[in-house]
Amino acid sequence: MADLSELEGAVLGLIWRQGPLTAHAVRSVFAGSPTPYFSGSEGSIYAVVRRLEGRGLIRGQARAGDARAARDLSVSKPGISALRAWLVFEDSMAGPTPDPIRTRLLFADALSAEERRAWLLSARQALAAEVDSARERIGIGDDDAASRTAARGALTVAQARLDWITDEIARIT
Amino acid sequence: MADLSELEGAVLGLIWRQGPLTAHAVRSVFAGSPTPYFSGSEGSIYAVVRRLEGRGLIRGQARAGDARAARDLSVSKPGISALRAWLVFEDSMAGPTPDPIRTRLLFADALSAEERRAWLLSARQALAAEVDSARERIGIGDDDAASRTAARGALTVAQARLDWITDEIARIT
DNA sequence: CCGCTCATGTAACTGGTTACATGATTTA
DNA sequence: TAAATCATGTAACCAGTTACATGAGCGG
Repeated sequence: MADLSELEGAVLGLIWRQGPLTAHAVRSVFAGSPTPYFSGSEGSIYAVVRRLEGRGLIRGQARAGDARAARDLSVSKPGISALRAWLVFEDSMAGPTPDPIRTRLLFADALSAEERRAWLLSARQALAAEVDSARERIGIGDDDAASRTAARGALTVAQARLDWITDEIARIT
Repeated sequence: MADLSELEGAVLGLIWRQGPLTAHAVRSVFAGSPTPYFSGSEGSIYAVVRRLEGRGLIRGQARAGDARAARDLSVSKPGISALRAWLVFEDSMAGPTPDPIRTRLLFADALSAEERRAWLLSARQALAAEVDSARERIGIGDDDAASRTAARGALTVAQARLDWITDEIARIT
């Protein structure tokens, strides 16, 4: 049983948590997510749903009295096992998180001193805005403990990135 | 001129910073990187090199007196422009960073209270180890300012993730 | 001379992206 | 009734992965 990708696990988990959902609803959750490492495009979600269903991890129930071919998806018992298997902690999960700002700073010498400084100031501004919106998202956490936990994590990391950049700015002045 | 992917930008930047490098050397840098969001496999690196060369952003100089077909790659003038264009700051770079721990915690209700607690303890341990190794990497930063800046960023974020998980553990006890 | 490293490359695959197409239902 | 939304799906594509193949050069 090949294990699930991040997207597959997240889709499976979402269907599990949010009760029966249509593929369309799953898609709109991903599309509207503040954390857009997934596009939430039709191409991805419908393919994932087909894969999960093909493996028997979810099943679809046609909705009565709706000619829109809408199918409510729910997680099967094997699906719950697969979700729990995907959840199993591995050390690699603690490894460094990709960060386009950090990656680019490796090569910031290709900019002049002034350009680099301006770059850092833009980054600080954008990170400050990100901290603000992360903080807001904690409040509107669906009254859902898990969502709030995740939101707190996002905030903590955003704040750390801001602190880091602020520190680097101080370092060059 | 379609812009560069993260990997393309990083390869271009590496060749720019580290002077003439063979594709093999580029590959070994990525393969040995502590931050493994890229596999550093032949399949990726050689393809990137071919693409960059095809677009005239790098060029290869056959090494004299070496029958190994080794070619030293260096960045062309258009390559430097492309690198600088890739560097340009965009707000999306400040957006939430993907994090497999945070993603999974969204669905941690699929575990029992004890399992969840054990999961968090594992995560805390792995993150503490990550903090340690991130701290070590700052020391051995090649005496290179940019590398040390990046290493400080990785440490700050790792520490934030650890703080977050520690806090979540405290919250459930 | 054996094995490791340097060095380049290819082939098959996979997961996700963009962009499009189609039609039913709801709401303004 | 027109526009927005719900709902499903396909097609072409792309970047990156895994796994393999080949051979030169070098250190013990």
